[in-house]
Amino acid sequence: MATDQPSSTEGLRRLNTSLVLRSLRQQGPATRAELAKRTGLAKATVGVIVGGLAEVAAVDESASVPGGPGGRGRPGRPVTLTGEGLLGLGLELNVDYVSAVVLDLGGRVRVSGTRPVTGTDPLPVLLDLARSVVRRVRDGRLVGAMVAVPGLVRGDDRTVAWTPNLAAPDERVAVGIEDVLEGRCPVSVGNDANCAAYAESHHGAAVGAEHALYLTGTVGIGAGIVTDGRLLRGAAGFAGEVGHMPIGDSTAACGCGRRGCWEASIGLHAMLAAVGMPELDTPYLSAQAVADRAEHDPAVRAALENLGRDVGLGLAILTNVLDPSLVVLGGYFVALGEHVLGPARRSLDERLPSPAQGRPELRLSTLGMEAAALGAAELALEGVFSGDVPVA
Amino acid sequence: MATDQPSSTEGLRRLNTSLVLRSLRQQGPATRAELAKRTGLAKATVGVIVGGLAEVAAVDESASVPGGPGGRGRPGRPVTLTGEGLLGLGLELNVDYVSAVVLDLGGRVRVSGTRPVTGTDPLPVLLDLARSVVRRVRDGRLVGAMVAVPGLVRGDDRTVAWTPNLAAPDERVAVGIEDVLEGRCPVSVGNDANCAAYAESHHGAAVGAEHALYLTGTVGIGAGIVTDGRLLRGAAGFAGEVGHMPIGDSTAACGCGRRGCWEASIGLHAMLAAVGMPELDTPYLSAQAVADRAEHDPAVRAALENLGRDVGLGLAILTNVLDPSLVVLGGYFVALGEHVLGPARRSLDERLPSPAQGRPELRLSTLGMEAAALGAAELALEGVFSGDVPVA
DNA sequence: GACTTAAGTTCGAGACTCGTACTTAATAGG
DNA sequence: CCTATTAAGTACGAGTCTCGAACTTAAGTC
Repeated sequence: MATDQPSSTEGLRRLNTSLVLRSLRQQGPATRAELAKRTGLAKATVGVIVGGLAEVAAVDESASVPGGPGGRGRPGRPVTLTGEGLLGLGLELNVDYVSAVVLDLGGRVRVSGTRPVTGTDPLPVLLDLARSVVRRVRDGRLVGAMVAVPGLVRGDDRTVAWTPNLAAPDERVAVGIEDVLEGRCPVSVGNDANCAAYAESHHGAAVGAEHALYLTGTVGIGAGIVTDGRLLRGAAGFAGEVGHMPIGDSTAACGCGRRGCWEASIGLHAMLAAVGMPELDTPYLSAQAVADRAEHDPAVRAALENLGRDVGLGLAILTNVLDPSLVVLGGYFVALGEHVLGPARRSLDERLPSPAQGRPELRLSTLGMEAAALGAAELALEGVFSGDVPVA
Repeated sequence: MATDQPSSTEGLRRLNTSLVLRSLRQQGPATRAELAKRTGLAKATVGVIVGGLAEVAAVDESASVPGGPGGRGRPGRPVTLTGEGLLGLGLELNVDYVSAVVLDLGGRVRVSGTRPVTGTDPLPVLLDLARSVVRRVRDGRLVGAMVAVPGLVRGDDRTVAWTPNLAAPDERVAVGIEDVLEGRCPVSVGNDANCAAYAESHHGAAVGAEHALYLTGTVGIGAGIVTDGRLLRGAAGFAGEVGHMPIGDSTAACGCGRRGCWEASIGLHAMLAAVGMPELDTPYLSAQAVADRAEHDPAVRAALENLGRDVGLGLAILTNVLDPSLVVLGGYFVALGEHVLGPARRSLDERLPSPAQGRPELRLSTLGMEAAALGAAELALEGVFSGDVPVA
């Protein structure tokens, strides 16, 4: 909960309600008595809180289950977090596609959709998609909306400071979505890598990791950093912009005009140049073709080995700084799979700061195109789980 | 406040009390009416809270000041955070010295002391210093104690996982201090760079910066990272171990057995080797001699220029990842001053990720040897300001 | 000296949590 | 089949907290 504002007894209730909600999400359904034990709250309090949650259709009460654990005594009625009544809208604005996801508090995707964008300005397409998606959610209250954008977003969670490949400056995106939603809920804007990282830590390969690092690779390289279960934002909201760190081949020319950027070693274009293959429609398709070729072509395998080493080198630096327990690779790296994971693990092992520190686990992303939109939706719901947004 | 435990109405009071305390610390003394406006609490509530704080000698009420701002009306009696009744003990265990600082809630150092250690095991010296320091604080309640250690400390804030130059494994340090304090308050252990970073952000060059990076240089290189006003710890508590990141001269041999570690480019020994000067009693003295020589010797200046560039290169990487608004250089860098700051600023400028991001400000540490102990003391008091520790 | 203004306090209403006592719904055993 | 036992859930009263309104207090102003 925001700690820099006054709390009344209602704030107290919000805080304890969020405690119950988090317990239901992280540890699964439970009876009131179990919830009381898990949260430390009194049985009576839990009863009242669950009652309130049931009223807004956030939880569901199944029938009692006789013959449960223990057997004797009155059986409890398990409370499940269905979250049907509380919804978060997540959107992604990208160069070649837009996505939308409506997520309920229980973590189920209620509606989702993706549309390709070719040539034209993607923002109108996103607005149209948002309109149609919102229309399809009749029941339930929208508690928040968030738009993931490939670029730098200021600390106000609203103003876009810089998008290399997208004309969506300032508050245009936020205002556009606010317009579509007609004030039904607050709208914020976030970096796409951050959103995807949040998605991984709640629905993907990093579930349960409080300290995770997400690295995405397309033409550019971006990272999303989760520490203590929260996104690391930085002073201006620009943390995780790792693409132009001087890592890897110090002579490689980068699109930014400098040399030695990590992106110039492990970005999509660098990878394709190294294996001598053309760029296809999407980064993933391009990488898949490379992976196919690698099966028979030792030269391609050697090039990917080099790539993986440079990935590992950068991850070693990030690991030294951030000490994550888990690193998730997304973007085109997913298609290359073990071709890049193996060498990355090895070069990472060589560069751990001390014998005491174990290597963070390396995994591939399991979420597809809609990762960023999914994470944005989860972030839109975050206020409920943190106790900042009243549930009723 | 810890958000994963139940809150009763007393917890609510703790939370609002901490809100008042933080307002007094950050925005200075104020009347009850002003405090009510600043915190958003009701006048009546502030009155009760201030009363409680006065009872434990945390705040002081000056006489009313007639003719204040506005002039008309009953003048308010300003409440000042003196914090005399609530104390934090900070200790530093190092290879060649130990320090102790007793800090009150108002941020004043009440007692402090440093003792050199030569050859022998420093832990007994620290315990003895702690004993004598604690004896000198008769009035006031010790709310916490923290020991800064040059090494890796686990996430439990207690177990030392690895100290390269110090035989103080496991829980020996914590148990020793607990013994001295006879259970008067909880004891925790922390990394020295983290503690120093916290000291800078509360008493030194980084006051007011919510996102700051502290880089210390002696024989080893370590960083302390403050994001959102909190220390970044990482999964195992090892975040900020930046000394062995592959940065700078990739051929330089490091004490760890590898090549290319940042430490091998900008650690004390690398610096001394580059200028061809001997190591003196302390890192600071060694560096001061180098700085003196640089005044007349262009070759030394050129070597320091190189050093500064490598410092900036690493800071660029850290800036890309963390986006701090401020970087503080500590350790031996302080003695070199502008010799290293200038080139560091320039190489940092060349490596910012995007035109939108400004360069973080670079400053020298203003705290001396006792930085780590001071930060440890501040951390020992943190629970009061966060509302986790009851004030009464 | 009466009036105005603003700080600080008092007091009752309302919200919340908690422990205890009570009710309810199951199993175990005779 | 009936009673005892066990545990879940609820009702209720006590205690704590915040809040707004009314009140008191201490200054300046006319």
